[in-house]
Amino acid sequence: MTLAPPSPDHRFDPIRKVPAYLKVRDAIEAEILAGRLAEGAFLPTESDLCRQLDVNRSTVREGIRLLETSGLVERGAGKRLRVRRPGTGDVARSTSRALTFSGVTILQAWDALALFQPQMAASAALRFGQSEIDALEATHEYLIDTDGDDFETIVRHTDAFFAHVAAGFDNPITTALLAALNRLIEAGLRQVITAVPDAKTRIATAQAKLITALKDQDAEAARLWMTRHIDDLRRGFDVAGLSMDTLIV
Amino acid sequence: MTLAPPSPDHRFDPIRKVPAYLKVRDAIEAEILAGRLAEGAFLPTESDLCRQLDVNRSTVREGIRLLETSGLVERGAGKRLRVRRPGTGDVARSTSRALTFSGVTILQAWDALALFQPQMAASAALRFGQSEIDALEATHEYLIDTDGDDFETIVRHTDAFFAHVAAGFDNPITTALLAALNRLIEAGLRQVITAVPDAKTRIATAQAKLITALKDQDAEAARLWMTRHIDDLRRGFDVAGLSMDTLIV
DNA sequence: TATGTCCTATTGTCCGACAATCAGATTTCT
DNA sequence: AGAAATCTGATTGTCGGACAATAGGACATA
Repeated sequence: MTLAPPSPDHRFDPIRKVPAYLKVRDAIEAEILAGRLAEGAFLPTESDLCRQLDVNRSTVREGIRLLETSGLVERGAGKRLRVRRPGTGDVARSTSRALTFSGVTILQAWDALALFQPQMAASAALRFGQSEIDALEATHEYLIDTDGDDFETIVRHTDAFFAHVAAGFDNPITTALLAALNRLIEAGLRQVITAVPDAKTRIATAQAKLITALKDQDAEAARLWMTRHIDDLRRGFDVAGLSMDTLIV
Repeated sequence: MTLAPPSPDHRFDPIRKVPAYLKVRDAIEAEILAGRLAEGAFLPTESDLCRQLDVNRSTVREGIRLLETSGLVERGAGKRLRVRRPGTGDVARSTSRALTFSGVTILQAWDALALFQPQMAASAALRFGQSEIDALEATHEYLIDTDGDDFETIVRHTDAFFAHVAAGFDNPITTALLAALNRLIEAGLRQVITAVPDAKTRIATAQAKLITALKDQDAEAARLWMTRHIDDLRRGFDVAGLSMDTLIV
């Protein structure tokens, strides 16, 4: 029996010790994703989980906390844990949160919007149905009826309008991602609306043109007007004296 | 002293009891985002945090767990907590994770890619610099040199190619979001590459056309070839017998 | 310089405890 | 009987204390 020569090139994979609380999370997560814990079902109590997983309650709790942020689980009636499927809002929230933490500027957020929104509007134009048109027009009417000084309501309706355009494309992924971008830009939009006197009018005009294009299923018109809308937002930032290099908080 | 008449219209705001572990998270998070805890700085030890925040260590730990998932904090040397700024990879990871949990199908992921990637390629063409071109060509060369049966490497290089195209647009937000989409589609892509014999060749051809377009800063050519590339992926799914309605795991 | 040994600090995990609160059952009142 | 008040048990949020494992530093040794 001979010894193999030493091979200095050999590399060991680092051994990873997974802490128990992560295993707890993974175990519960796996049960949910595999469908063995159906949506709306109650999880075992913390004490039961202790017994089943054979770890201490403190450890179980640390694992559960992680699940709560991912939205896979919620504290329902009686504070019992209930299985839940996160929706568009959850995805948008966590994505915009992650982007914020990574440190992005208004310019970057606007740039991303300018890239995606016109394409979204153009493609959505080909998929729009009557109910989405109705929703858009209703939002638009609300905006027009809103007092020009009621900045908060104007912001809400502007957001809603974008959300409805995205909804017209009928894809939860793009809806969620664009909602995330809208969340990023929202604070800036609020400042623009507050600082620029004719902001409401300009927004309403762009929306009207967009609605017409979407109703006509005219993709290129939708793209054009969305582009102008976004460009106008950019001008609004300048007028409001908002530096594009400001980090989004 | 007279009693005020009852006002049945009065509405109380719901009082929200924020659990202590959430306050712990928010407190630390606020310190980091405000810059009072600089990147790379060590946080106090858990015991210190107990004293400073005046809560039990178990409570501190539950709060810290939440920060760890958001990537704002990591366990560094000596297991001490260190402040960290999450990067593109973290955003992509958490976003694709959130989307997966929300239950999206291959069709939806492909649809989102088909919407965003061509526009991204077109816009990126106008911003490409020499270093990005070099990175693209290097990745392309690697792919060509890869053994056609080495599926895993092909997948990796295909992903890398998309990542480099996105990097050319030079916006961390779009880079992160498209990376998230690529993560969603990756498992499907792997199956396609495994099942379709000439997958590597077709991918390489499309990449070559794309590189030419990007070098020429020809936005429309880039859009066209990216569209064809994505459409080809779709055909690959069909050939591989992969149902587009499959939930992404 | 590299290796082995001790010491301390810190984390990961455990145990046991208690107040607050919620769901459901039971009783009381009308 | 039906509604309101009350009791009861279960469950969570928080606490205090404990201990083994280990990382890092200091020190000694070859």
